[in-house]
Amino acid sequence: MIPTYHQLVYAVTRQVPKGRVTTYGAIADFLGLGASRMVGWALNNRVDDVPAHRVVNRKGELSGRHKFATPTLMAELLEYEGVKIENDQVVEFERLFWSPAAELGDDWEFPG
DNA sequence: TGTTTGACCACGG
DNA sequence: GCCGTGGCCAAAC
Repeated sequence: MIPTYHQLVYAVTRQVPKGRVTTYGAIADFLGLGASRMVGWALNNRVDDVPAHRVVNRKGELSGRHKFATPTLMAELLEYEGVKIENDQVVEFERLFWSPAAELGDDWEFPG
């Protein structure tokens, strides 16, 4: 079957290691979609298996925190994984940034 | 079936 | 360096 946009986003998001973060744009670019907005939209359908809290915007801000059970849950989950959050923003975001294109490679494909 | 809406990003002023 | 605007594409209405 042809994976939908959500499934691609979910699959990539699941690859994000604990304690690391990535951006909507990075995922969109990796998938060759060009529409980073869709990544956020897809994660809006928050699925339990997907660590959506590891996805932030290009500034490292927790722009999607309000879509969690509580607005602070996203920060709490990240801090629990060792990612410090300050003022709704990932501390040392550039250092913790995880690039799917660099880590998975261009030949990565949707599993299943 | 056409319009509106997004957890965004890049660019120009 | 901040603010406004356009563009991107798929789902919901």
